[in-house]
Amino acid sequence: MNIVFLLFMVYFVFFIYYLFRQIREMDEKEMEMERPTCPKWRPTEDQIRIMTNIYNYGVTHPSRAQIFEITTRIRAFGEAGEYNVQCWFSNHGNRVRRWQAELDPTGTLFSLLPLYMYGKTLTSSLSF
Amino acid sequence: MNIVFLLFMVYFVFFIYYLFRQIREMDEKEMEMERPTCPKWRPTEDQIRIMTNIYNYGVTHPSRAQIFEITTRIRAFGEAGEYNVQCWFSNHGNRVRRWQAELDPTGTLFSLLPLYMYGKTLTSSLSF
DNA sequence: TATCTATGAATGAACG
DNA sequence: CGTTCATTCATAGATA
Repeated sequence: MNIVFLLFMVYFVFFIYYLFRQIREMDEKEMEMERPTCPKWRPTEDQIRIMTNIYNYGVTHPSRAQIFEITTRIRAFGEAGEYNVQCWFSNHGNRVRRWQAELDPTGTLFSLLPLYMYGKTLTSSLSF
Repeated sequence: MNIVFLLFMVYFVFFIYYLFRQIREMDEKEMEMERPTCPKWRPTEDQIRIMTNIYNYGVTHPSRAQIFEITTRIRAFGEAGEYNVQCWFSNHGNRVRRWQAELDPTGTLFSLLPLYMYGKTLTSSLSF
């Protein structure tokens, strides 16, 4: 009886050890996914989705107060600064406009939606 | 009875361990599953030669019209988009600047030609 | 086959 | 606002 119990305890200990090890490895991997040293702001997918929605609803140049509100709201999904949001809208607007210009240099194509919504790859979109 | 229990525990432990491992492997596979593969532009040697020549002649930041012209010209050697050319010049400029900074961190060395032209390996070029 | 490297592409940030 | 710089991501080809 004692021997059996002892062996059981030994196996139990190894089992716990293995569980511990597996969990630690998983945690380490997740930690690496979070970009330990990140000099630049890296918006999460949720944050990008929210800001893109706002942009597509027509708010392409949010005011200072709007930027403040957006920033506080997307803080629910991760760190964010007002300057970051301002930069994002600036860049997004810039690049959306550029894509538009590249897709439709003459401005003669008619579309109910901005052309970039059909895809922003140049070569594949030139067949419009 | 005890022996039976012990063996059961042993198998149980291995069973749990394998379950754990399988779950981890599945997670890793899902992580790898990302995009439906988007082919990158691969400039030919002739295209690279032309663009490098243009860059070395001083046109490090071609304008939009220049990019358009370059693109149409190098299309003689293969497919190319304007955005591809812009990316190439951006990347090339970036990397040339980085080479220069690595070769001459203080910016005090004098040379009629960019130092990286003598070779971009650090050790072999520091013997000036 | 698995890791490394080169490089096309993307994008946050800053400048004028 | 458009342009430019810097860093980072992702992947094809090289290499062991």
